[in-house]
Amino acid sequence: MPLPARPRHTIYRAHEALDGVPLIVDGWAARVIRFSDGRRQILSFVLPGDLISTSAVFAGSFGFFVEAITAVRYISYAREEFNGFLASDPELAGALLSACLAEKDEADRLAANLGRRRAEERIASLFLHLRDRLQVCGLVRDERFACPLRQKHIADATGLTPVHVNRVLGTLRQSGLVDLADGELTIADLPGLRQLADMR
Amino acid sequence: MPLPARPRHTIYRAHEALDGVPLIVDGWAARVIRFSDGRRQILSFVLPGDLISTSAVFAGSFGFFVEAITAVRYISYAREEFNGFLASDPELAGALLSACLAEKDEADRLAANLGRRRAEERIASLFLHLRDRLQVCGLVRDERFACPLRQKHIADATGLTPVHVNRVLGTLRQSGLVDLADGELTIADLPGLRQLADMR
DNA sequence: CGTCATGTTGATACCCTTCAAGGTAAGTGG
DNA sequence: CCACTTACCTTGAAGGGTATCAACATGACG
Repeated sequence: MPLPARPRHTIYRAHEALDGVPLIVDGWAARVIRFSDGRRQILSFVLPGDLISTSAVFAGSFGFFVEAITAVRYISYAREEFNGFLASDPELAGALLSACLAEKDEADRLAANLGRRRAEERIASLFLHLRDRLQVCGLVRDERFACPLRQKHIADATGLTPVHVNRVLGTLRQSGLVDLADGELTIADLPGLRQLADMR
Repeated sequence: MPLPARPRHTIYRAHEALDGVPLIVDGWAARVIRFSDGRRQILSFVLPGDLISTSAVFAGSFGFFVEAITAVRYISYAREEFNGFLASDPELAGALLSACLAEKDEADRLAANLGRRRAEERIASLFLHLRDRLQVCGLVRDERFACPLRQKHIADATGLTPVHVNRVLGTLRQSGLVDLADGELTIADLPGLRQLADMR
């Protein structure tokens, strides 16, 4: 039976003891690092079906907070239970391993994005990353998908201010690349957006 | 028998097939992401005794380049050989696991640093991180240690320009916090530096 | 109906980049 | 031994990208 969380509420506080392996069943969440002065950095968005982090299988706590973006339902597998799954399903171990490697790659890509790219590129990159993840689940139709992110979330994910995100979203819209409105993101020019975002 | 690499030379190119599990025996190296237009982001510095990345044990390639900073000697364990070690030493698996978790935490911390902190804080943070790693090896005496980094390396690690790194190093020196000169880094005011760098 | 979260826009400020120039030290080949 | 190069550090001036501050509009919601 999944646990519920309200939008904008904190699901997990950094360094708290983890009772199991948490997984988001429904809704969007974010992994976020908080500074004492209020600055925040979103490390990744956690989508339905995602483990919050593979680290939970081996570690007793996380170094980041987890916050609900939308209303969220999540479950936490007791570690023994999870190990039971692992033992019974030989493919699961492999999936867990590649998920862990993917998390590392993602973190590295994020660092490069934040360190070396400008606002437009970071935002384009974020949108394409979300698109690719949601496409796998069949949630993208006609290059449109439901995106519950507020401009504040985009700001915290890209290391920008909400005000500047607002302006950049405006220029992206005017350039005919993407449009984020009413909780729906529309990619109007996928090749153009890729060219803007691609870090080869 | 270790393989040698010259300073400033590329040891590994992103997405190249990995023949084994590489480990730096001697010298400093860096994991770096390169963009097509020449921008670079250093993901981490690899010190003597470090695996370049635990991912090598399970994956066939890396998503980043590896570059020698100083002269470097490294070895690459054949994967079977490494698995032999793993089977024979029960503690090694645990060490590998916690190294992997640490790598993930580090990547997250780096992202937060790059996304949300100013130049002074990023540089202070980098220096303290290096200090803590070298301290474990007993390479720090009197808050001084050998540091072969050029200002360009610091720039690529912190997402800044070498010119700005130069200016910030100047102010840090004048504030009596740290001094980097002649390949040696001196932390003159450890508490002060921590206060500047600490991200709670 | 007030309050809150959110989006929008303008004016101003600042952190950092870019461009440019020059200086030192080490290495190399004549 | 000297000219030349290369790598690196330093400093100044100017500009740009983004932040900050402020004000206002809108819709959701209790």
